[in-house]
Amino acid sequence: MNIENAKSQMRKGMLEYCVLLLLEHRPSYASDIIQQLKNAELLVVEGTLYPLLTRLKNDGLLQYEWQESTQGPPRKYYALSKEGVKFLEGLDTAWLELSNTINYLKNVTPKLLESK
Amino acid sequence: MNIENAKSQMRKGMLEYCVLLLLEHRPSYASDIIQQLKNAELLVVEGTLYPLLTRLKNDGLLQYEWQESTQGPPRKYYALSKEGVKFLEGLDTAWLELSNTINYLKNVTPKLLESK
DNA sequence: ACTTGGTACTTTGTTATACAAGGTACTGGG
DNA sequence: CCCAGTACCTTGTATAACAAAGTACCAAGT
Repeated sequence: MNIENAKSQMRKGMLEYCVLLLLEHRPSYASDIIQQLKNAELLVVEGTLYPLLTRLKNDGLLQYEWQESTQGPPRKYYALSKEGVKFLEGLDTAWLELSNTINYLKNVTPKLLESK
Repeated sequence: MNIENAKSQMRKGMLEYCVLLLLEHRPSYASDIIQQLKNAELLVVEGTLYPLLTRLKNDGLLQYEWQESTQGPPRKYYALSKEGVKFLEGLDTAWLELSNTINYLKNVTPKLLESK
């Protein structure tokens, strides 16, 4: 019934992909990532992102280094590791497959009837 | 680390959409839906689908009727309700938005740097 | 009748993840 | 010395996928 919940469900799993896509282009720290995702109209909150970054780091896909800030506390800049780059390629493939599947179901479903 | 897990995460939330897409074209029963999704290379198991169908029915998006089978026990044929059709339109929009976002992040990320 | 195999529906327990909400800590200005 | 702003982190809750095991119906062979 609640379309917002469905949208949120759709975002699940995509978040990881989106974050890695961002970091592929430029190392960033958490608040910066949230801002960039907001620009792309993908809503994320701190409580979601921090555990995600920690998880990806523990899996060896990300690495980080502290950097001083001109105003405020130091920032943790995350970047893709070598493994992270390879992993991202895998996600690229997964995304292609998934969007192909959806488009297949959207457009060509009648053909499935024949294969029954 | 585990790309299979990531793929599984991506499927989450999409499943609901995929099932509704299938039912839009033809009322089906659970085992049939699983077979159709398998044809579209989207792996689903019973323990995932049955609760999903029940949830969608409880939300008023699906209705079902029992139908005899020539071989085996009777089948629960699910079909979209009026509300379900409307809901599916919402998901179509959500899917478009999401895939636009991903493609944006994949291709145009450098532009985000400027908007900072 | 009884068993067996196939089909179909259901439930229970586990795990993963998003999110809300609250907490800690560093910095610079009044 | 406090306070506002920025940044990082943690805890508790809800949702959903999945594995696995269970229930029930049917038809065909014995």
